[in-house]
Amino acid sequence: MTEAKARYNRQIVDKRGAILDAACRLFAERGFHGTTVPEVADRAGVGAGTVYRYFESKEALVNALYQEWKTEFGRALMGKLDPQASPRRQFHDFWQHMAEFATKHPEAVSFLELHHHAPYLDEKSRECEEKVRGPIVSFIEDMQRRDIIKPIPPDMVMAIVYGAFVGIAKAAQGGYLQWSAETLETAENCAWEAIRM
Amino acid sequence: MTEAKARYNRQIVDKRGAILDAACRLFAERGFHGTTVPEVADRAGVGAGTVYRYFESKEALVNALYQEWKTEFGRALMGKLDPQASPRRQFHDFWQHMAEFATKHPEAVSFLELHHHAPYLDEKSRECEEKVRGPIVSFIEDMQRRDIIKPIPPDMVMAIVYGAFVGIAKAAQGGYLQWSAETLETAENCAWEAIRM
Amino acid sequence: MTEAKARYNRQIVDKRGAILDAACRLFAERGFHGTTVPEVADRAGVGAGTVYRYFESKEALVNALYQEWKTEFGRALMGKLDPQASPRRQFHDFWQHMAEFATKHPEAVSFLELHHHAPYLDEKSRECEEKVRGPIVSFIEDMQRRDIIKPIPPDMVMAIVYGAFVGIAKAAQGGYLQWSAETLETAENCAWEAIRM
Amino acid sequence: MTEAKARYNRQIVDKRGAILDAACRLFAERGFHGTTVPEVADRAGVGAGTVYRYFESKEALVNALYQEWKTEFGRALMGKLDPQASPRRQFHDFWQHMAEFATKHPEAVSFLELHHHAPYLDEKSRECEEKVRGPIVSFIEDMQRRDIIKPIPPDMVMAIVYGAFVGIAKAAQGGYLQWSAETLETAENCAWEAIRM
DNA sequence: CATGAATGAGTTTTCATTCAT
DNA sequence: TATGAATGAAAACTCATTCAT
Repeated sequence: MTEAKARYNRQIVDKRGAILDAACRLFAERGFHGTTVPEVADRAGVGAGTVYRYFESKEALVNALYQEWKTEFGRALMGKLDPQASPRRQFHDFWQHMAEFATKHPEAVSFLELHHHAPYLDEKSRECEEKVRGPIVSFIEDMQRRDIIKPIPPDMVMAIVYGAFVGIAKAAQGGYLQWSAETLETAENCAWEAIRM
Repeated sequence: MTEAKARYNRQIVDKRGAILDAACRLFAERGFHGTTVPEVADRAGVGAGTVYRYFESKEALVNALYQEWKTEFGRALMGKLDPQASPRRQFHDFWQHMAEFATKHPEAVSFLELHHHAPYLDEKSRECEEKVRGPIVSFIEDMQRRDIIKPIPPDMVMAIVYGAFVGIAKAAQGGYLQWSAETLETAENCAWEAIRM
Repeated sequence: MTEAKARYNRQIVDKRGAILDAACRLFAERGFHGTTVPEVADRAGVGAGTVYRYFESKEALVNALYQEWKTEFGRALMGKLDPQASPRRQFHDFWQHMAEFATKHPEAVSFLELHHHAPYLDEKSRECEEKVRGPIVSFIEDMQRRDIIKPIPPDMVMAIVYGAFVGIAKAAQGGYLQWSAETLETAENCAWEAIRM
Repeated sequence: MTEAKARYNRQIVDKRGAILDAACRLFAERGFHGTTVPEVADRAGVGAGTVYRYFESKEALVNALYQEWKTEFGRALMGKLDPQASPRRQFHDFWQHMAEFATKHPEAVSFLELHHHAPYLDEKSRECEEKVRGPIVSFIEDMQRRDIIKPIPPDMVMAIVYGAFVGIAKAAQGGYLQWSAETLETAENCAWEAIRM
């Protein structure tokens, strides 16, 4: 019975997850409006109606997805930086975290990039955005105070580093570059030289 | 008759142009599937049926739009580089060209970025992509032969420089950065340091 | 065991009753098609599946409800008339019974009125209708034989008296009239004058 | 060309009318929630999408329908009363107007009756209701001032007379009574006796 | 050529009903 | 027996496309 209940619960738990997973992949591939709810349900292996037991609407679904992945991404980036390490090492770790995240969840990176500032994102999603941006800006400002990073607007640092990273990811996805440790290391050096003093 | 035909053609050109213009703005704002043909027609100031006189279908419209702007963008970037100028100067001009293009046609940049590799783009659009990429790659390779740019895959150079540029553009659009000559110059320096030897 | 069965039955009865109660209110408020089975279950305080233990389908539920209330209504009207009383007194009692019933079960009156001759009512519901109508027609015919009520089709007498009554009930529900003993007495007089010789 | 344009326009005009007509019949038969938009479109002889060119939503459709018929009904009742005629004659005319209206538009009467105070009716529909009620109340009050009608709340007079009328109409629809001039005259007399001094 | 009303295929969403627990 | 999560058929509504004018 315990086993049976466990299976039951696992099923329950999995359903929401399966829907989010399927939605992430499809939204990343075809965009929000280019994806139908039955397609999401199909790929998640559930009935179309089931999607609506877990999410009020298709919009609620993208928003939940956006918030979950944005938060996860933020955690992945800043959660494990060693404040004792050298600045260059910290930057390396930061870049490494992005790389690991993108390797593990390539659809999530595509999804987040494609839905950045989309008009159907709600207040909560935008707040979530801010919550991720905040610590990164602080981190940059700290490095700037220590004359390690160029004295330019922190948002420009972010735009350049993350922009370059996304550029690499897209080129790899398009087959123009290999998505390999070597590629990422080379790109990391370029990014570092872009912003360091 | 010549005069009449000229007037006639001008009208034709204007309508087609108005439709492309409206479509660019709307596709950039809401995406391909999020935009309706009547909306495009409305904003272009023509009847919905008229769109179909100039473009076979909504897909044909995005593709025409993509090809026109991609070509235009390629022309803007590479068309006016002075081979006699210093490498740094050439990079400056290149960046300047991107900046001018983005200042003049911000919706076009958003549109191209959002529809990059979209599944509804046809063969011709992809070819167009290649045709723009080719000269840039050659330009980079030339610079690398002369030990001016780091010896890394040319596509990585492109990914980093264009990625950084798009990052700046998006940050400006989101209100995080000013879209000003100063911002662009600062960013240009960073981009240059990222790739220079 | 008898005790256990009694408790068991009481539970059964209560649940069935709770469902009928909830359904009556909701069907009266929003109509048959405007009411969902889960809503009924919710208001009855049972699970949605439970409704289907007691009623084969939503249609079976309305029909059971219609039959129960129609029968109840018929019983209330004719069950307690004193054949010895004066005709006027009998009419008074009849009207009084309607009034008492409507006071005690306003939703039932609304429900019956709204679902009168609805296409989803089955044979049995229609028979039930007849069974209620029969004694009233006889009662009217008897009064007509005694030259107390106008010699018009008994169904017209019913239509006028019950129509007027329902009119009053609706006006009261809409806030145009007070639902009070005085109102009902005044209306009774009017109704009587409408049909008396 | 004039003829052609006229045909074109007639078609246009008819389409809205055909939809309202079909909707009236179906809403009266099966209720608002029991009727589907494609059914309405089908019976109106237009495509399902066309309904939405003329009415924003199904709710907007019922409301438009309600307002049109309520207004029409009000006009039919009060529009042609001769103030010079005797009170009894005026009542006769009033009743006659109801009868004529119900004969000409039986579905409209059923529709109005069934949707009276429905929760999906909007503010404007309720105002419309009031606008029809007002003149009738005044008319009754005037008769009461002249001691022709019983000194009871005007809304009670309305409830009784209209209630009786609706009762007759329903009985006729159910096959219990003939819908004939004779039936209506008999009922008129009853209604008059119900309210006259 | 230009139009925009009309359409039906395709979306999003709801809900009666079932069934594993 | 009671439950409520799951479902898919069906409803409301949208929109790319056509075609009569």
